[in-house]
Amino acid sequence: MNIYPLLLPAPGFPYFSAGQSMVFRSPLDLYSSHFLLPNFADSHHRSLLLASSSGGTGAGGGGAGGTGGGGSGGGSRAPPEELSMFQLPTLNFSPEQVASVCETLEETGDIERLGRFLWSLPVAPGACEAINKHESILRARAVVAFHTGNFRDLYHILENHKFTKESHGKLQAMWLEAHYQEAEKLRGRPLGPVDKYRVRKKFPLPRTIWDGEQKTHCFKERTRSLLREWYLQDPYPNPSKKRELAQATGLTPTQVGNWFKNRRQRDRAAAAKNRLQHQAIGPSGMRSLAEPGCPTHGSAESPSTAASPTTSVSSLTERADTGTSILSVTSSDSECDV
DNA sequence: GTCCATGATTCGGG
DNA sequence: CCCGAATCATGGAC
Repeated sequence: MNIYPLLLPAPGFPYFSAGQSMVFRSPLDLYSSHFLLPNFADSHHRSLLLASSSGGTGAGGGGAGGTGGGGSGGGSRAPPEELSMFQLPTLNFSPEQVASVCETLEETGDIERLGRFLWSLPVAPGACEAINKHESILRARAVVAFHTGNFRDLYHILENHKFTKESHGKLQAMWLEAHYQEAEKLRGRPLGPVDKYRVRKKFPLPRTIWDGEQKTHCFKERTRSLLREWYLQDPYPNPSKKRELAQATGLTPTQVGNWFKNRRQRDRAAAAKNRLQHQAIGPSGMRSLAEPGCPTHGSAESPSTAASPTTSVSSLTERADTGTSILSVTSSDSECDV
C-alpha cells in the first residue's frame, strides 16, 4: 500500500517542526531559494516554475538536498539574522498565487521543489494566517511533511485543519501510511494485515479528513435472503441474472458476483471440512458438525428447511454435494442492516 | 487479544 | 471476461 514513496528526510530539514533541534539549511540552499523566488513574482510564475523544474538549469534544478517547509504552523522560527535574510524576497505574491504554485507542484509530483517553495514562504504572523487558509497550501505542507518523514508535522496539519472531501483520499492514505511506517519501525518488522488493522484502530482518522461515513460490513438481511434464494436455484448466475439481482437488491453487479463467489467458496470449504471430519470421526460422530465454529453458516438455503418463518431469516445449510444434510443456524446473518 | 463471519481483492488458469 | 483459491479488511463476540 505504499502509495507515496517516501523520500529520505533531507538533512537539516527545518520545517515548522516543534522547535527542538532546529538545523538550518546550508548557504547553498538559501541561495538557491532566493535565486528561484523572483521568478514567481510575476504572473507567469507557474510556467516559469515548471520550465525551470524540467530544465535543471541553474536555479531551477538547484537547491541541493535541502528541502524546506513553510515557516509556519508548528511554531519554530529561524533566528533573527536568518529571518531577515529570507524574508526579503518572499512577500511579492498573494496567497492565491502561492496556493496555485503548490497545486501545480503537487500535481507534477515534484515534492522536493514543493518543499523548497514552502520553506521560502514568509513566516510573519499575518502572512502565515493568510497562507494557512488555503487548503492547497496546507495539503502541500502535509504532502511534503509525509515525504520527508516529518510525521509529527503531518499529524499536526491533518488534525488541526478541516479539509474538503476532494483531499480526503490522499490525506487519509498519508495518515495511515505514516502510522504504519512508524509502527513498523518500532517493532522492526513488516506489519501484517492484523497489525495494520490494530494501527488503524489505535490511530483513527481525524474528522478533519474523514466525513464519518462507515464502510458497509454486511448487506441488509433482506438482500442476503434474496441472494440465498437465488443461490439455491442457481449458484452460477449469468450476467443478466446478476444484473437483475443487483437491481432487486440495490447492490452493484460486482457485489452480487462477489457474494456468489464467496458463497460458493465457503460452501466448498465447508464441504471439504465436512468430508474430512466425516472420515476422521466416522458416521456416528456427525453431530459435532452443527457446532459453532464449523463454517457452514449462510450457505445454500434448502426450500424444505426454510419453510418455517422463524428459520427463514437464519441460514440453513444443506450439504447436497456431500450427501449429508447439515443444518446450521447463524445469528450473525440478521445482525447487520446496511 | 483472539477468533469468527463476511464482503472485497488479488492472482493464476482457461 | 469468469472461475477458484488464497488472502485481506473489518466489525463483533468472547
